[in-house]
Amino acid sequence: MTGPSLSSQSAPSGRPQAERVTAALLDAALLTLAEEGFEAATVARLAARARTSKQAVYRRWPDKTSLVAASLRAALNRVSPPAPRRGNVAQDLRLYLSNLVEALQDTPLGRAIKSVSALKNQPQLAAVLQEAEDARRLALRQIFIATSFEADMETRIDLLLGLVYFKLHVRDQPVSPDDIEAAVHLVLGLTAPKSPAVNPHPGTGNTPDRAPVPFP
Amino acid sequence: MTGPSLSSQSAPSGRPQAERVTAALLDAALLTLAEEGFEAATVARLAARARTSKQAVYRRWPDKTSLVAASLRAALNRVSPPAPRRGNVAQDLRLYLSNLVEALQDTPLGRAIKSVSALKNQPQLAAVLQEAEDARRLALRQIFIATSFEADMETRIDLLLGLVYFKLHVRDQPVSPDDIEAAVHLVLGLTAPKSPAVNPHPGTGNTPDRAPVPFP
DNA sequence: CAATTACGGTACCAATAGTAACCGAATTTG
DNA sequence: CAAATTCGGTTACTATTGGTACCGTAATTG
Repeated sequence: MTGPSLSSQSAPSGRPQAERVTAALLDAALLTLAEEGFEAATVARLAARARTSKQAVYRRWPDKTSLVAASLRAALNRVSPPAPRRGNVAQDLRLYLSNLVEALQDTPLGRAIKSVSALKNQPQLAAVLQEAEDARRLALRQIFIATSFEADMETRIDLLLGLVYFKLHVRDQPVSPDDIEAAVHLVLGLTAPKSPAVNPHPGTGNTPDRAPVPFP
Repeated sequence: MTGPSLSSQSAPSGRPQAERVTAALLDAALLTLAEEGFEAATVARLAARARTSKQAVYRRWPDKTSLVAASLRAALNRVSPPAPRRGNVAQDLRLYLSNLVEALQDTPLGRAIKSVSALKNQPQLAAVLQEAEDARRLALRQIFIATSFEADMETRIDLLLGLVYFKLHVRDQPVSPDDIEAAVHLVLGLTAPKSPAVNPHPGTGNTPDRAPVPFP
């Protein structure tokens, strides 16, 4: 889409863009986002960090947001290969979620995404995040489909991805292997290893006068 | 904390601040945030919308972010009363989550929160969102505590709040009563009403050669 | 060589957060 | 009532930043 070269035709005459400069700008953007947040990522600073000029930015992207989006996209395309299907749903989910958490937690990419994750006003950023989200959904569907857990599949996916997003981006806390284990167990409706058998109706069981529930 | 009046002492001499102006500014901030996003909420525009001046803003708050945080706090303190405890966990959760979704979905408060939900760099904003989050957690703990669902309570809470947050703020989709129903059933480990009995190990069941799982 | 385009640098413009100065009016204290 | 004080609204100012324009130089095509 964004790429100028459609394979065919001759090279445009004139000095070609230096790939080194492009890469340095993408890198500077990702690292600055991760280390200092979106606010600190001014065009001048990104250019300086990449040891180039503002003009080099605007020759490649129409605006700052597009550069930021491109840096996220590049980093997303660099992350580790997909989790292999092993045939067991619980195992597949554990593996996929572990990989996902590993890619988003305590990595420049993860911090960068966190720093822009609510700037949905910027279509460029919204699009990148949407693409990544769609890919994760698709992956999880492939794990669930044609298994006995297909019922409420979309809700199960929302619960799992929501957990990761919530803990990492809202609560600013790490997602531990135990968290993943517990979530997978609950979402698959397996009897939790350490919890007693569930009791659908624990009686009106019984609320001693407790303080009113705060809201929201 | 922020309030100047600590009950005691005499009133400061001189003309008092007009409550009407303060309210108009808080209102203008919330509505502008909701309707046009954080980017569009310039101090000049907020002041104009409140039919007052920039100076009126800076007499009340040290900076723009503090005004925005105050407007969110005020709106959060205005929302409907807590969901009453009814003694049945599933019922309590449904009710609490319905109220939460109603307060955050298709309301100015909800849209305003969405527009600032990733500006964690601003301590003022992070604090308000954190307070709201803590209150919700506390409420859900009061529903779970002393029931047979206490095991993995924190993960169950993360799953439920994560689902709401994820659908509303990440996927930009509404949370329907059916969504809540399905989530509560899954998180409580109840047999889903429309799904067949869960099968903990659906065999290696069986992955026909499918495309590799995309990631992340 | 001539044409073209990138490179890095500087200068510039428009918008915005925040500050300062002003003056009339309101309110409290004495 | 008089003095002191603070508010209310207006205008002007500074500093920062996104984005544009122009410069002389370097690299590439023909």
